[in-house]
Amino acid sequence: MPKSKFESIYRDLKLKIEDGTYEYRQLLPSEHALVQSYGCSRNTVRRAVAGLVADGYVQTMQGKGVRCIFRPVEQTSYTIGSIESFKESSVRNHQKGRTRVLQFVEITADQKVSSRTGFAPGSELYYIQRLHYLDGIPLILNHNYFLKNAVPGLTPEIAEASIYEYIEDTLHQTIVNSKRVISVEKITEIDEKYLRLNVQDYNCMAVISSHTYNSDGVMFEFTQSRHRPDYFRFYDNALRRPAYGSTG
Amino acid sequence: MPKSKFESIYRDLKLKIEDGTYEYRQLLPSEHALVQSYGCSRNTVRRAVAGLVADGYVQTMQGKGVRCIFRPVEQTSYTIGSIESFKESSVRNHQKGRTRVLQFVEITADQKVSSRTGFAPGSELYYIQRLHYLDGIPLILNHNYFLKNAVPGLTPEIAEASIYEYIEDTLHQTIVNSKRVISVEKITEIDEKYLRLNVQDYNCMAVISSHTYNSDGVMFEFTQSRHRPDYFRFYDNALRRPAYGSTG
DNA sequence: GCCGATTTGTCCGTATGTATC
DNA sequence: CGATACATACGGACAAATCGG
Repeated sequence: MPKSKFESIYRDLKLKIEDGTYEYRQLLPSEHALVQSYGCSRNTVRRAVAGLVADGYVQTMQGKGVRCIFRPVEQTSYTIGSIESFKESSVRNHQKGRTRVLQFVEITADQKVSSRTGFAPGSELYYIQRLHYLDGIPLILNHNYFLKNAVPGLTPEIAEASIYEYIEDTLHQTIVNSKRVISVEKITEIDEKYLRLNVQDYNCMAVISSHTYNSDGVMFEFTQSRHRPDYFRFYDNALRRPAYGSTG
Repeated sequence: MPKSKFESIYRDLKLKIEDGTYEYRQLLPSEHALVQSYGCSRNTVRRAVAGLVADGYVQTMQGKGVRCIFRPVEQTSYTIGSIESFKESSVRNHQKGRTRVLQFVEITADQKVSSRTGFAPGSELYYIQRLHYLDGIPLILNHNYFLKNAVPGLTPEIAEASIYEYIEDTLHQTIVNSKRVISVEKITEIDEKYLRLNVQDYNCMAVISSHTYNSDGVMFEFTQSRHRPDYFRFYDNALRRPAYGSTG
């Protein structure tokens, strides 16, 4: 239920690309044609298309048109090893994972925690350790730090279900953005213990560290997400000249 | 030299955020005020701001304003270990790296290469192996595959300088976007040989695999970029509700 | 090479909706 | 409630790139 017109057009076009209505390397209808068929203004069509560009679904070419560059997963899996397809298929089949809460404590940020998380010293925090399973296999070990007064009333039960659902549906807080850093780190004893990796196999983990902000502009979460390297995969689409500004 | 108005406004605002004119958590002037000071329309200001949102520099809040959430590197380096700062500083000080070409051959894609790169079997390709140094330390080992007829006249000399400069400045080809996958892979003999890593230290590499498209909609490059894990860092900003479309 | 038709890119002004204060 | 601020949408104008005749 998209409230905005441009978003419903965006979704409609996205579906048509995914189901093959527009094939790889084929041109989409011109903006003018889309304006006609959707009964909206040109700006609205252009916003929808800009979203597809950001997703790496299409590319726009001045004077030519909009070309589809989306390839279905089967055709895009060249780089994927034998194990990855297992996880991919699990996700596709909606085999949602289980979450096990290993630790749930309330702490006050000391200097060490502060410098690790970016929260000011003295901040009241929840510190949560969670293990995420997919199809019974422990894949991700999360270390969460939540600002207590931004996420009041957190419990281990909520942590086992979904903290984000709680924040958005119960607290009606809006999560805005998340600055992430991906790195590779040496495996720790905790990793070994819970992920049951043999050291001789992999001696490191894929780590995503993220700082997340809510709509009050408050950095309310720091999370370090440690992934089993053999199951880890992070997708990204980089634009040389981003659609709306941002010429990085 | 931005040709477009929104881009010059975007850059100006970005600089003001980076130099501290607008501080962390401070509100930027309202759109109306920016319209006045830049002498442009509201749409133009909004495009500039949308770029900053995508960069994770600001967040917009309906009814409230636009808040700066940018923190200078010194304050954002919590997650950064002792070694990383070394590389960061090297990059900041423009200590550009050297590139050594290990291999430069012309090949025809067989079934194996095809399934690895995504190029059609029979494609004429350049295969290039390059080692990138920073401050004398070999950090990245690249395996490049370029479509020969999209990047004609490539030489080892160009590969040692900059292939992208050649493509853009000499061939006048426009690079549009790049679909990337980040993963962690076991270290290979080649990695060990050139990056001089001790196996007992790290037995894996951070790998960025990318498919790059030009403005003809042709996937003209596949690159596997293998990074020394202890120096690898990948930054990203994820939006919960992307600025212009893209509700992924 | 030129010209005109088509297509995307930039920019403007305006109107209305919605959230905040 | 009104004032302010951002969000969505429309319509129009002109520029720039492409392509065909």
